[in-house]
Amino acid sequence: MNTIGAMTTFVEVARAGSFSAAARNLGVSTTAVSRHVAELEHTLGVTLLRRTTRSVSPTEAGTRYLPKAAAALEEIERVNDEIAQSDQELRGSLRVTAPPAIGHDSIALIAVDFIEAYPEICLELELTERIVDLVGEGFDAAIRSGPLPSSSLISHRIIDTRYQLYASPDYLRRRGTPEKPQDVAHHDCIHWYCSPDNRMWTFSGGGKAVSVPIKSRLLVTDLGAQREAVLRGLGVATLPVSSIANDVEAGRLVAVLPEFDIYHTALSLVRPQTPFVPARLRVFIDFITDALRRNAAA
Amino acid sequence: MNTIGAMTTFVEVARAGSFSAAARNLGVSTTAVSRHVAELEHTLGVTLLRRTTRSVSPTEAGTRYLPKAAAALEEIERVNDEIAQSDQELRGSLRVTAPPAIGHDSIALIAVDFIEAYPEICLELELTERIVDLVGEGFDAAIRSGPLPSSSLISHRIIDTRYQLYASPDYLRRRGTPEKPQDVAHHDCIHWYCSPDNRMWTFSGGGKAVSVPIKSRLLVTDLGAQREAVLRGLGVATLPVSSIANDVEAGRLVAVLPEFDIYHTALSLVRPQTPFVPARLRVFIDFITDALRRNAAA
DNA sequence: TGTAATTACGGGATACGTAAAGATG
DNA sequence: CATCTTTACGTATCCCGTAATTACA
Repeated sequence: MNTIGAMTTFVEVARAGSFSAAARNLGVSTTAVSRHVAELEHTLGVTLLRRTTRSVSPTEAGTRYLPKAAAALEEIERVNDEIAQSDQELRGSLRVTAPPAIGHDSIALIAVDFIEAYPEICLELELTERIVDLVGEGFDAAIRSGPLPSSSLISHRIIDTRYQLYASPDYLRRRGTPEKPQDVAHHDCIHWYCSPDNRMWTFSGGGKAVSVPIKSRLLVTDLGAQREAVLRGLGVATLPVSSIANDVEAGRLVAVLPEFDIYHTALSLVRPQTPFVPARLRVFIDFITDALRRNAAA
Repeated sequence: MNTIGAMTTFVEVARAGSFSAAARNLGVSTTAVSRHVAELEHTLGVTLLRRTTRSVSPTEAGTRYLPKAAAALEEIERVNDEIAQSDQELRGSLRVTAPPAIGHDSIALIAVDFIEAYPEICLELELTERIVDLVGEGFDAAIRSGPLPSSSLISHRIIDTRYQLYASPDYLRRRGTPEKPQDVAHHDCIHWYCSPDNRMWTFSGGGKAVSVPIKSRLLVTDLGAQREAVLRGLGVATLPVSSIANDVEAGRLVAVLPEFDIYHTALSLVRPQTPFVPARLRVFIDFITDALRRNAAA
């Protein structure tokens, strides 16, 4: 039985004092009204309304039932309305995971700007290299770099990140400038363990891809530290093109074999596929996309 | 949409942490579970559950919705259960109407016994000669004497009441004893305005009915007063056979033309036709029937 | 006779389950 | 490959409204 429909009908009949008036108010036939009330009475095993063709009066049970039924119906409606509109407001919590290092940008700093901009939103940011199960662990979004690990996730591409080789002018003066990919095998390489192949650099560009084994003196997961090492002339390293433009312009860093990329990844925000996206998640995606793109352009 | 079904399904899925587990618990197919949740999300415009084939986790909205939805559903169930069982208990109120005079029995006295016997029942007893609209004015029952005024009411016959003519021995000594119906035209008649024809007595019995015009010196609506008048020798009157047996036995009253009845009515309890009869009304009907029959037999 | 509640009945919407597909570990 | 969610699809059920029925003033 349609409990809510039957209860709603009863409440309207009791208030209107008539089956046909209730039918008019509810926009249904008197047939439906009569049946709804009869069904409700039958399932409850209680007569709620005394009725003849001329008048309707609530029984004692009906009198007691009316306010409680009306309250319960309103409660249902209130709860549903509350949830229905809640996701339209810029309130509530977001659970996001990101790797600690994304180029030299700090997600945490962007997060600070975000919660400042949206004071009603609570952001829970888990920084980890672990590829978490977004759905299983209840995350709203993740920042991912590189190939997407799982399908069934929606992906928002933020920026493409090209990595090229860089060294300091001082280093190149001392050790010479590589002229072809194979030359780097004799250089001091500063290595980021996240590169696709841990002991190889793959040069792509000019139509052919060339893999070269490397000799690594420093392996560091932090791009900032890596840049610092290169600036001090400790070796050559792969750095994201977009984030060291200042250093190149100032002559602190020099591109090595600039016609080749070492690798090329897209930075994306991924989220579980859900029928509806709450407003707070939409603004978060926009905010972080904008922030990262502006950082990359700067 | 079946809101209650969908909400129930959601609550079960959120608690079980799985669509298929919820389907097993609810005894429906996973298809139904999936659709219920999808429909609920669609009508709310909010994603409640993140899901892949391997895991399900509530969204922030789902987390907030779960306890409220569960509470609202319980509220509905509680309200309905409460009403469903309430009419099985000997509690609540009864609204009854009766004429002030029913033979010489006092409904009010029986009512006192009744509320003493059932301390949780509240009895509202309206004593009036007016034939009230039971349904329109919200009565649970009425005591009615004579032909039933309305169909669509359920009637419980309590006792048959035969009315015969009575006079005191003293009166008959003074005025003579009528030997045939027509003789009463010359007697002092004590008249009850409720008799079918206000200026006639209709003698029935012995196959033929004879109507005799009467001369009335006293018209009184109270049977007790009427009896008193007869006892004092003021005239002849119609009295219910069953209720003056003591007077006849003691020689205070004598039946006049005892082979005739003046009229003959059934005393009934009538009630509106309702699908279900609450326990308190059933016991009231039994109680008053029993009391009136015992009075009549005494 | 006119208005109101109920019952009968036929058509249309709805909801279910089986089966197939897609996804995940 | 086994398990889980979703979609497709055919069917059974439910539910509504029109119309006929009954009741009441």
